[in-house]
Amino acid sequence: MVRPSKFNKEDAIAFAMNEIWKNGYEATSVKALSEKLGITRSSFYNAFNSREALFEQVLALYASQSPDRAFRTAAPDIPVRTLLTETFRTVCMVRAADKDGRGCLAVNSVSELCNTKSALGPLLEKAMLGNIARIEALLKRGVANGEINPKTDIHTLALSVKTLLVGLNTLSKFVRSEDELWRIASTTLRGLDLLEEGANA
Amino acid sequence: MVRPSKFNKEDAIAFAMNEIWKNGYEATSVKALSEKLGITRSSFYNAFNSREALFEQVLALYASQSPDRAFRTAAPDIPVRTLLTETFRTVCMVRAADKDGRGCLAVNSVSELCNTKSALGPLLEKAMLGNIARIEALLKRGVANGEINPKTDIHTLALSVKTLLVGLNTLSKFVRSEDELWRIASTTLRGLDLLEEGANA
DNA sequence: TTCATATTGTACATATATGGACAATATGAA
DNA sequence: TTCATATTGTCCATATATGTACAATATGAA
Repeated sequence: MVRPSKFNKEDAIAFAMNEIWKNGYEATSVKALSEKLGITRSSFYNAFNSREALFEQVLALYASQSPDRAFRTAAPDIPVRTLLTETFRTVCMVRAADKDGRGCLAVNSVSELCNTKSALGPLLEKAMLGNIARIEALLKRGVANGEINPKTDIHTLALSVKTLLVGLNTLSKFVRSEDELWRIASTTLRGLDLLEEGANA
Repeated sequence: MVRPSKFNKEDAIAFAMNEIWKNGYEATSVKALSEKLGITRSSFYNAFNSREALFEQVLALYASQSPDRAFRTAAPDIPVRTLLTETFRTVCMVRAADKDGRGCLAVNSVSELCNTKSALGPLLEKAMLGNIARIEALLKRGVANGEINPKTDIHTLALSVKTLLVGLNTLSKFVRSEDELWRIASTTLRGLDLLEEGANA
């Protein structure tokens, strides 16, 4: 009925995600992206409208597969300290295993684009505030469960956890040892009384 | 004896610092910079050789005036917890006071450029590792002074402090309240047993 | 007043940037 | 076989990118 597309849109988004992840948003041009995808810029614009609109889809894909996605998707019966500890463990593992040392696409993009001229700033800010809200909801569940002292300032604690996560992702660009990353994470989590002490600690 | 320069090089570096700080390295072109400085690109290249070479000077200037410079410059007789607490207090104040919410130029640049094609990656990595080494030296002084438990894993603690600093700088791009930033910093520092409890806590 | 010299202005070279316009094309359904 | 239609290919438009080449210029010292 219509002329078929020469490329797969989802694959292209995944490819673009890896390009932006590796080299940053500003360094990833539509021209270079189109050439690497083997399509014309014409097809690119037809499919994605603009580089910014593509980024929105890239960010959504990234969020769905980032190592801290468990904060959103974990079953509500898993103990809070277990979830936090395992998630940070996974983050350390994944970041150290990335041979390119790209860190976190979202964090990199926040640093590059938030509060600049870019129209993507608000999108990224919203994503970050959403992450914090999810961590906060998780900690509130911990209070409701009796896992966490009800006197705790949960908002501040959630911000502190997010700060650790963001800092850890950034450090993973130049601290390449999983062991060192995990020592940072476990030390800080323990200080926040959020570490599940056990085989991992 | 020679034709005088139309512009002041130090002022130009300071101006470039603020442009890169606000919009990022890749988004700051030689053309735009030269036009804003009221000079030709010819003069720019004559004075700075390349955009990358300019960035090196920008980073040095930034380091000399960043709110955590005290880790390098503080007198050796100031107690370690006092220095850490006051420095983080200053960081929170300075970041919240920045109406543009630019965060930290060095952290932003690390996120944007480390492990990309950019030749500036190694320079930034070196700067970060230098910062960590200075924090580690500070903590070792604390051990030598008897301020810090000698059983402490000082390397990990230094990495944790740096992680907090980097995370805090990044969060300051979208958490704009000094009070919230300080709650993050003080909570995490206290967890690391590095907070000087007092009027500020 | 000449001179040495760094800075400046202008042109060159080449490449890339985003996006729009629009005709040619490939497909399956009618 | 015709037809509707989204995709594609090509051209257009305009702007910007980094850097180089080299002659013109402005200055103070000799």
